[in-house]
Amino acid sequence: MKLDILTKTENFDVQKHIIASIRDLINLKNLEPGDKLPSERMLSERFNVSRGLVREAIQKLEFYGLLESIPQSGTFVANIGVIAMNGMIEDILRLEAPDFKSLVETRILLELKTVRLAALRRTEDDLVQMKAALEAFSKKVRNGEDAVQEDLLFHLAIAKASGNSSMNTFMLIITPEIITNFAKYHVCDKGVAEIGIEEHNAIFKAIEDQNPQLAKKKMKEHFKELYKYCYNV
Amino acid sequence: MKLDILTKTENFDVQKHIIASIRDLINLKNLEPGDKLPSERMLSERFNVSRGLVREAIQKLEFYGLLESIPQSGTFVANIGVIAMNGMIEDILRLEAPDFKSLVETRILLELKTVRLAALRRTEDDLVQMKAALEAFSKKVRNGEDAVQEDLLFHLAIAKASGNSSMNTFMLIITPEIITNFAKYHVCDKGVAEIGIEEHNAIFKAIEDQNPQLAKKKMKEHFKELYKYCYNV
DNA sequence: ACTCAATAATTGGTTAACCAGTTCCTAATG
DNA sequence: CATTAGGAACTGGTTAACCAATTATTGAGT
Repeated sequence: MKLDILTKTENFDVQKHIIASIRDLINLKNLEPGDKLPSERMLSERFNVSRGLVREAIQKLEFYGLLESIPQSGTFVANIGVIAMNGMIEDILRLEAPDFKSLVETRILLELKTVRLAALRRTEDDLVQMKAALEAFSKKVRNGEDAVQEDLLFHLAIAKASGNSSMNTFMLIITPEIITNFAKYHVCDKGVAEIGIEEHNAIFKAIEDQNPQLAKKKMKEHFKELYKYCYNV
Repeated sequence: MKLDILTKTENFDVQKHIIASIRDLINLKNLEPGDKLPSERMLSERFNVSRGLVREAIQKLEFYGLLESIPQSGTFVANIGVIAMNGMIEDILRLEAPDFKSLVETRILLELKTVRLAALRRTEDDLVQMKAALEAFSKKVRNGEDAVQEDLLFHLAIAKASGNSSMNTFMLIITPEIITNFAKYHVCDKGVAEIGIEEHNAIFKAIEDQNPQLAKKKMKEHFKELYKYCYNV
């Protein structure tokens, strides 16, 4: 049936098409929460695509909580009504890869919160890990080496200490992409790093002292320095 | 090789184990950014698991930006150094399903930002969609029907109008889970909804008037009402 | 010895056959 | 007629064989 290997974007478009088809089918058959979807085999035949692609599309909708597959039984519409289902699928289909500005904006939002929560909730173990990341960062910078990774790990340690696993996850999702972009646009090269040491230390101390206001303030200053180098990309 | 069907949690544990094995292998062989991982077949043989499971683990690491698979060529270590790689994988392995409190906390954080951004950036088309969601909500509430879905769609419309695709994505991720929990704990039943209409209208008007401060304030009030019913879960 | 085309081996991606539960229908029994 | 074993058909999950593109190897020609 399939003749050639698809590129990733082609594959992505096909998946979108399948998702839209599933939505149409749900509407056509007036499927409600708990109702069973046609089997993967029937869907693949109906949409003229391989069963594997149908599976991937279903798994994506499962990721967003719209479907649920039960082994040896079937795939079921989640406990979300028709209206929400349509609205969410429309949004999912329209989603595009985030631009750099969105990423930075989101990172700042998340970190100004995680740093406050970390100041409130950090455990002794959190402090140990943050301290380790911080010293690894300082050491590399003083040696004149690139320390983007260590920088990142310090920020991730804060996210972990926030005790909010949602925000922690989201930080993990956006961080690699931010690093890649930083490297691509050659921001955060030498010079910025030395200042970064002091700023990191200040943030750490505020968290250690359980002073959320100060922690947030120091993080803001830290980002202000980044802004100057990064924002007009 | 495999004898029985795994439950989802078992499968999840196996995947974690594979990811840890891949990390160990990267450390053992001192693989650096751009280096090639052993082939999927070799990994599956080495770890004594099926190739499909190896594939899923690789795809997960690809999702987090740590690996990159190139067809007919190989799987490569992303442009992230050894230190960051280890730190991130450790975090990924420790990640657990977010508790309800984390979800609510994150939702509030995101929405207090998206509502401000929406007030600044909303287009005419955004207004039309928000208005539609708002009226669908009002109509259902006045009929005494459950309107959780319409409520949600209004908030998602705001996220879309924020023009930040990262935050939009994150809202889409956490929203279904929040709805499920709301339904489970029977929060936001009758009574709250009527108040919700006015609050939604106020938020919409602030966005329409491009008044970010007011929009945020109204959203805060909206959540305050939710707090009373939801926070002690 | 060196170059480079031909070929064999290897790669991630894809597909079809298979597996073990589940579901639904049937027919035998009370 | 109602009930319930029994089995056939169907389900999502899994596996092994297959595909085309890439990469490594080889060997003939200069």
